Amino acid sequence: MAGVRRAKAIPTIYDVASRAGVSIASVSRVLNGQGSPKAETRKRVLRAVRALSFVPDGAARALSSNLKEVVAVVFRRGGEVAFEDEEENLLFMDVINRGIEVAAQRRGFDVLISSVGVQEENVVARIAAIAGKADGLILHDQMLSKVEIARLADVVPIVTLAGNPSSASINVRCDNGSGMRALIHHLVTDHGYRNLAYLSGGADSPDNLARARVFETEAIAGGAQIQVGPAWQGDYSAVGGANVIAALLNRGRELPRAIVCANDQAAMGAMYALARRGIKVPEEVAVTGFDDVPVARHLHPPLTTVRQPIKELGLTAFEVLYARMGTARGQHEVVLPVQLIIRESCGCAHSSALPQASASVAGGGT
Amino acid sequence: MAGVRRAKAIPTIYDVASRAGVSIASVSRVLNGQGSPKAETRKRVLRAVRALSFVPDGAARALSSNLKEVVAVVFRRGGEVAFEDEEENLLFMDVINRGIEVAAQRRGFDVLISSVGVQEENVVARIAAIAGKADGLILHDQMLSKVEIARLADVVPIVTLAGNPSSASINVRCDNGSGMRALIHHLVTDHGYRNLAYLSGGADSPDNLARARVFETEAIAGGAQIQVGPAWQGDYSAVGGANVIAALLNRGRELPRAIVCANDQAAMGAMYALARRGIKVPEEVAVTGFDDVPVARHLHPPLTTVRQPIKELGLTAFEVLYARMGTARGQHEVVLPVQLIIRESCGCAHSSALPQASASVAGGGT
DNA sequence: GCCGATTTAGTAAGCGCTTACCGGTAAGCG
DNA sequence: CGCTTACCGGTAAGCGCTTACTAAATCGGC
Repeated sequence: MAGVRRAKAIPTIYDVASRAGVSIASVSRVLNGQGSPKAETRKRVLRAVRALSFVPDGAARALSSNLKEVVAVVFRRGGEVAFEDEEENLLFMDVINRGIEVAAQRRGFDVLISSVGVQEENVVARIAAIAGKADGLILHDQMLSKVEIARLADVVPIVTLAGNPSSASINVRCDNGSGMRALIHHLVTDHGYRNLAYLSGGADSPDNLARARVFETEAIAGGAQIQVGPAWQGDYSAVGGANVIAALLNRGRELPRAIVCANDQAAMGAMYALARRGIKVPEEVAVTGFDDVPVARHLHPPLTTVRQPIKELGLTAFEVLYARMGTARGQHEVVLPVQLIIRESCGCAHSSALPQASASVAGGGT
Repeated sequence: MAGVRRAKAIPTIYDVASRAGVSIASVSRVLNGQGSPKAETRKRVLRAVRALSFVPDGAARALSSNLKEVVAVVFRRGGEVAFEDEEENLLFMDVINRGIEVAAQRRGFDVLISSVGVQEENVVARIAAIAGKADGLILHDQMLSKVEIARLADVVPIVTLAGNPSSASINVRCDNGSGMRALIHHLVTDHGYRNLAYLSGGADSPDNLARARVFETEAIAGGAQIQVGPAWQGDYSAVGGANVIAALLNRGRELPRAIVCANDQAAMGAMYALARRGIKVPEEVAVTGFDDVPVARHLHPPLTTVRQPIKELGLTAFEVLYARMGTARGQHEVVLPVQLIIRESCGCAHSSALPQASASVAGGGT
């Protein structure tokens, strides 16, 4: 017996049974609504339960019923230092997690959250330990290699978010392709910009790759010039985005007419760097994001971006996982639709496409 | 055996033992670093573990060792309808939760997250179920009555956040008193405002009560007039804040020189309602918040507020709980310091007191 | 080379539940 | 009124681990 121990003994099902003068089986049946206990029995059990403040032990239940009613969610946590705006970086994930949580709730599941430090040593062991505590696993980011996922998938069903589909797991992502397509179309056709750059996100991110690919294809198809490459390599973060722009400016490079950022965070950074140099957005350079995080509409100018159904991503991840925990084997990838949100950073005058934008503050929840 | 079941049998410690040609006790010892297994034994066990992709079952472990290594966090979720800015409302809690999670990590614990719908029926049962899955419980908001907390505290140690201290639990909160004191001092002494109102938060929230009390005392001590009462009753939400202002304006009431809001959310709502009527902040009416949520600095004008060490609230909550899970019984309340953040909504010209404010975007983390 | 002191490893007893199985009692029916 | 059929509730067998206890093996030291 290792571990922290409690002083007072916690009542068990045996205590309840003896106090109610019935067997533990009856207690269990009353508590789980199995069988058809007589009213009298039920009453006595419930009275005893109440008297003892009995709460069935989840571990014992899980062990015995082979169901923990827990799904684990693992995601990557930023560096050790807590930057001032760190919270914003995590927003995206928090919203997804909330979605997972709400969906889980509906099925009587709870969510076990666990972040993994960027430079943690035995990530695989950590994740395995978490997997042991859950019935299913949802992985944000690219946290495990394909092989590792396959290994772990023998033990728990796995769903990845914005990862790569594999035969052992299911991937849930948004429709990067059509989002980027709509965005480029707006920039090239509606605004007539002829010179675009793609400020990329994490180099190994499938989302980033997909967005970059469509960016190139569409921009070129639209007859625009593009700037890509190492100089435009960001990392999805605001600092990363700001650094890219700052470096470019320092080297006296000419900026494109529009900068298409891999995500909103990077766009925020880019806009900040631009503002520092006195470069006007969108008059001189247009900037766009991807994701539509809540702050996006509060930026100056309000950010034109592609809205991902963030919460749905979470809801879907759970539902897909849940189905998989049963017997269902479906497809290995689920793609959710996105929506182009036109605000002002692209050069549009008013946030015409989003009538509720200005009312958003008061439209807040409870 | 109820529950969802997996197709392929998951390897157990017995499988590992027989494959390695040792007893299950040895496997357990190798895996947990107990005893002093011979190098040879250890090697064979580890080989078998790897070969089978063995992951020890958390439930069995927990049952046997009497330690789940899980803390549960319960908080209140908004209504069914997902408002556009719902995410922002949840931000505050998400940051706290992140703090809890980070602290938990350091102790080898994971965090079980569970939200409870506002109008859910048997909240107590839900929370009890969650408690059964964890070694300790952290409660946001006023989710349980004092009596209910006392009952549940027999089963798991409990820490409340911004709740009421009780003999059965520990409460963690920030120093509302000195925060409000500093704020009022700034408004009354530095700016010379002589007419203030307190736009209150949830009526039963201890934080709100404390803030209201100090608001009154300090404002009056400073020789200012105050407006309080039902007309100024908000609910911590943006909509609530906006409604209060709108109602006041509709009834043709004269607004005070400064509106001190119970939290940032309410301040956002108030500023929105004011803006709709064309009332200038801070020229005509100053507005202040409380919390310093990340968006606060992005508002127009940037919000003067009192910063709570949000993440530390979470860290502390966990640490206090952890100590309690051992034998330690300490005090029943922990109070964290706050900091006045002067930006522009109070009438100050520049965000002089917060030099890093304008750099915050680029200061974002990884 | 023999005996006690150490290690190392195996046996088995739970941890607190769920549930298959079965005996007993009450109800239904000819 | 005896017998079948239902219905309840109790007994006990695990679920997959950890670990106390004990047996076996190893090691010195004289």
